[in-house]
Amino acid sequence: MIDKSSPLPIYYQIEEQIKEQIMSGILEPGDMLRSEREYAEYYQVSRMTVRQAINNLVSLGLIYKKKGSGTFVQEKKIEQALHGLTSFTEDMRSRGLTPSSRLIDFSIIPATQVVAKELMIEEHTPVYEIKRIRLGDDIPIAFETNIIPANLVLGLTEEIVANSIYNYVENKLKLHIGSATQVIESATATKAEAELLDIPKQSPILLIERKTFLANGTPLELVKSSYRGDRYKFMININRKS
Amino acid sequence: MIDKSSPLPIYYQIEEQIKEQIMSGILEPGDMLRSEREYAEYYQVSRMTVRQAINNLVSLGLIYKKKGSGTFVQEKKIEQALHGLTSFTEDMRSRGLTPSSRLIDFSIIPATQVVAKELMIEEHTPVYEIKRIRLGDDIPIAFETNIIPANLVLGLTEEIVANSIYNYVENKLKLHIGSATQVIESATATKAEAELLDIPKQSPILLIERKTFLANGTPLELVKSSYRGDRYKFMININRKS
DNA sequence: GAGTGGTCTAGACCACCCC
DNA sequence: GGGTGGTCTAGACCACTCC
Repeated sequence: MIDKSSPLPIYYQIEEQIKEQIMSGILEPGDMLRSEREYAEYYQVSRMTVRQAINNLVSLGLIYKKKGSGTFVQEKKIEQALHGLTSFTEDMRSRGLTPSSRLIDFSIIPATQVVAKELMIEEHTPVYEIKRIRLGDDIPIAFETNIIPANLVLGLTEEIVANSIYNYVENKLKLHIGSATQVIESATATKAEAELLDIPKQSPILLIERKTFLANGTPLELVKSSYRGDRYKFMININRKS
Repeated sequence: MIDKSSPLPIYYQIEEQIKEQIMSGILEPGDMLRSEREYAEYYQVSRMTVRQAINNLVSLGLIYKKKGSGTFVQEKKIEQALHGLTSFTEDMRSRGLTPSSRLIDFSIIPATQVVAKELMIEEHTPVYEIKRIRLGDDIPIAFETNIIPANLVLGLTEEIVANSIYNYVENKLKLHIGSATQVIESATATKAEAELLDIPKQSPILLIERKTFLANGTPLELVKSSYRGDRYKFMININRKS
């Protein structure tokens, strides 16, 4: 059932097995899982190891515990996907659309005072400024401007930018993205936005300003996006307390 | 330093002490915490107990760990507040505004087919329908409609509704709110919305649809809100992976 | 090599829930 | 009372980082 000599941690293997049972429907919403002691006996591991697996699934929102009663499969199956911080690329894919980009501008400029303060760098430090129209199934969805300190992402090219920056940062540069703060507001399209997004002037648009941080708290980028109101709704799943 | 005979768990006491040291500035952003073994020795507890305290602080975003190196205080201090699922009341308070409500409608009606499906109840089951104008410092911020299965919140009164429903649900009914899915979009004010919110027709508004679930996965309520675009920005803090 | 966090064990006692 | 999850112990070996 589990491989104790595997490089994968035991708790992770147990976690995946229980997750698989929930996904496949062997365990249905509302069902009680076996007790921690039963799993420990079954897998021939200590109860603390089972607890680590189960606690991870609780924080993923797949199961929940009731003191003195047991552990149960969560009811909701819907919208399980839209947890956490996602890139435009991931966002489009989860909606079943094919993401692409049209590069408008790609340059290195000195940071303005405002940008420097936000990114916690010195004024005039070089930053990448990337302006892109972002498309889903070849239809314009958003106009996006990214500002990233140049020294954090050395070797950024137009080709990378045409795809996913997050993918490059995480998989090639091996930087660990931690969190982001987002501010979302409603506005009407300016003339420039209307032309770039191919919509009538004064149409509703969703303005999203994001500041992304690496896991160690270093600001990675500022993003300003203007999403077409008729083509895009922002969806998010949040938990009480955190 | 800690009280082992206290009803409060030891890990919680340690957690609070470290949190206090961060808040008070004894531990500054970027500082390395003492190692888990040192804390265990210092508090005369097992290392696993220390780990539980530290892991909780990591998931709160106050500190982060680096394999083989140590545990460090997070850099960001800003926007620490706007984590997690908040009620309108909590939201306004965190912005330094005094929340209040103007009740427009408070009635019990049979659930429509759409509502019944969303709330996973039978069609025609009684539900509360609550329409309120929500104000911050006596200025209209949003127009909100809540729909809640009547059997979940027996004893709901106009007085409760004039304050905070979440507060009543959690503290009086002792129900545990778990999570919510939210859909946010941009629109322009209809004539009705414009009048209720005291803004010009066609002004930008932020539409927020929320479905809230209890911890055991039972749908608690549907909320549709129309926020004034000029007075309200939606802010959120999200983590990568979750 | 010394120190760090990551994982794991084999027990233990407690409070809580349900019968 | 019997079962459940919550907390806790006193060890252990590992992979990783930094010097």
